[in-house]
Amino acid sequence: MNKITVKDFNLKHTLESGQVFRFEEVDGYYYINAQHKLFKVKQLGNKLFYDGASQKFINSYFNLNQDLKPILRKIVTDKHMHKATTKYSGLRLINQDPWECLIAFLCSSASNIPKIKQNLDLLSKHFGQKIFLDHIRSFTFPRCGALNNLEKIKASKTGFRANYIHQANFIITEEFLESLKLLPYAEAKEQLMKLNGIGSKVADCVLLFSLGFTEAFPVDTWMTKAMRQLYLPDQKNVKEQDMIQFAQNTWGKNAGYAQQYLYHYSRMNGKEEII
DNA sequence: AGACAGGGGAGTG
DNA sequence: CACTCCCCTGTC
Repeated sequence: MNKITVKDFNLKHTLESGQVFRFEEVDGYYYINAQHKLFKVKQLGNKLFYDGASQKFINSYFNLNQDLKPILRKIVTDKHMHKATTKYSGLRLINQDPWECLIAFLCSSASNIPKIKQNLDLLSKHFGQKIFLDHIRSFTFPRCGALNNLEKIKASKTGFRANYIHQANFIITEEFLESLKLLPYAEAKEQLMKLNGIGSKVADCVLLFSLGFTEAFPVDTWMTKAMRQLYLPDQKNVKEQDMIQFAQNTWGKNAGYAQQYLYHYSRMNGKEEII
């Protein structure tokens, strides 16, 4: 078993904060499906045990080489952010594969986490390749271009999102996604939103979780509730753009990190996990 | 059992 | 802008 020492990292908070979907907990390990790998990770204190991937991959995937302290200093602007970052200390943004991330969040519209996970697992079963680790069997996520059968996409229970996925598969290339990294945030977002099924929220998820745009601030119904309650209580009919503006004015390039903590904090609020 | 909302977006007017 | 529908699933 491989082992590394980590700092300012909490595996559980990182995985369970809604940024990734294809993982499951078995025998104390998280088995994670990502980037054509099936690997497992377990955290004990500041030690991370892993298998099925290289150390280089683990470091890159969990963003472990980035110093979290300066980011936290910038996003703790009030008592709410203080609470969220204290309670979920060690939560990091994961570096996802852009293509996998885009399909995942195309599936996410008007849906929920268990169903998104089901969609991704079925798509992998229909289009991916078999993969093993220990006694766990799984399928890799299909590469860009491989989602070439509308009926199978529909059979993956994707509903009205099937056409979006099918179109994206033929329009998008790896090169296109990589090229977005070089653009300013607003232009990259504009490019993504030209695609069917990708609006402001989904675009921001892809930008934040897979393309390195840490200023992206995805606003879903949870974030709307949280922002209205915590920051914009007196304004009625607060628009998505208002919330994005507020976030980027307040937290700048770290708005995405603020979002991830706030999102997890507000979603966990009231339904604390039983330890 | 049947209605309804659930981590949006597109198409209308 | 405001409104409706899109498909599927779990829940009440």
